[in-house]
Amino acid sequence: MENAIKTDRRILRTKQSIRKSFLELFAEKEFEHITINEIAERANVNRGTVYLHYNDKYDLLDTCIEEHINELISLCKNRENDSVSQGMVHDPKPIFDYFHAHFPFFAAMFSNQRAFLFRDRLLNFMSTNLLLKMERPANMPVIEHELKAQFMASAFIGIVEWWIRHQTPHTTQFMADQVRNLFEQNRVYPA
Amino acid sequence: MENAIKTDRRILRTKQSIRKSFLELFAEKEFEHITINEIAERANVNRGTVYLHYNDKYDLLDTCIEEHINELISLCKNRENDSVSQGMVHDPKPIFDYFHAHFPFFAAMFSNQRAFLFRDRLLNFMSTNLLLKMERPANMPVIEHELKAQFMASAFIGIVEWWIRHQTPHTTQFMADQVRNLFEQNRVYPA
DNA sequence: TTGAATATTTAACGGCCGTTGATTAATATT
DNA sequence: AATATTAATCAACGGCCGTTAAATATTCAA
Repeated sequence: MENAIKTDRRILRTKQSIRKSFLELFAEKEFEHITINEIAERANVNRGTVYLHYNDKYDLLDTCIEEHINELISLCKNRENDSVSQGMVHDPKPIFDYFHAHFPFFAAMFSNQRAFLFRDRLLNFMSTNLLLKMERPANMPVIEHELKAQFMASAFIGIVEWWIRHQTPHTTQFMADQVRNLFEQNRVYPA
Repeated sequence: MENAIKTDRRILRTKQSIRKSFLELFAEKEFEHITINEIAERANVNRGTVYLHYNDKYDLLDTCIEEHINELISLCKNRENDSVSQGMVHDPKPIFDYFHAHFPFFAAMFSNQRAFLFRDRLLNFMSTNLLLKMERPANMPVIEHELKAQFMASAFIGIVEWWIRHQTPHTTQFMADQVRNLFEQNRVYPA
């Protein structure tokens, strides 16, 4: 059942123009300082027309993020057929390749306040799929120092976010124990 | 040398009133929908007066975050005198206690777009101090499943952020290897 | 090719923003 | 208690926001 309803050419043209204009501005200046006026003017489109297709500039960024997330997910899916996380865990290189290939966008994304948008979506996708692939014996190679510090710190914040977002489902003691265990497992020790 | 320049009472009163008004609104509604008008009205202060003390609502939130961060840092420092990370790694309970004690604020913070602000600061503080306390032998206790997934996912995103923010200083292959090692170390394996 | 459908433009609205200059009020100091 | 200092108010500005209604232009399909 081919459900191919042809979209009006005007819509395609306009959307593409707005999108292009926005991505240029996004790479050029701070997201918070981008105005709908600018986007419309650069896209050679009436200001009102932008609102015909997007709620606001946040919605516009949302759309771009959505596409990247879908690309990343299919990147994981294509390489291993039975499990999404399998490909992701086995070889993360293609994922980094993808980030690298779209450096201008992601550089703006992460230098920017709106990183949370992207972070939220990717985080949700990953944690869902990683959940299926845990627990195995190990041998421990060397990890670059600064990188590992970043790894652990980010992980810690992630747990705090999770705990708060779930209305603190565990006691502070339990959470503290969990974190200590995770630190130990990663060879981070006091004194 | 006591450099105690008494601040004008009007300033103290006004700032306190604005701050209180803002924190109430922050707990009540989405940050993005809070207006300076609202803050001023609830604080019984002229709209212009708010701008006398803060650049904008982001600056206001910033101030609140700054205070919490300082509290958290001194929490770590007070318990162990020679090293900040020592207390943090040895027993994270007081940190969770602090979050719990200020639940309304942090719930708003993390449900909210501006989490990145807080995240950035705490992340920076932690990674700096964790860097000093790595590498030790280990024994591996059990970690709750969902929590660990969150832990790993958040850590992965953190590494990506770090890599992008540092202008991709390593090749994608190197990064992929590092991440694989970290996954292995935490007993996350493909297939 | 023509008519129907619809995307876009135009102009205008009230609202909040951040800033300014002049005025009024509160405070600190003597 | 009188005075100098300075904080807060008030009113007004141009700018962008998001929305609307009517007019215009473009596309689609018969």
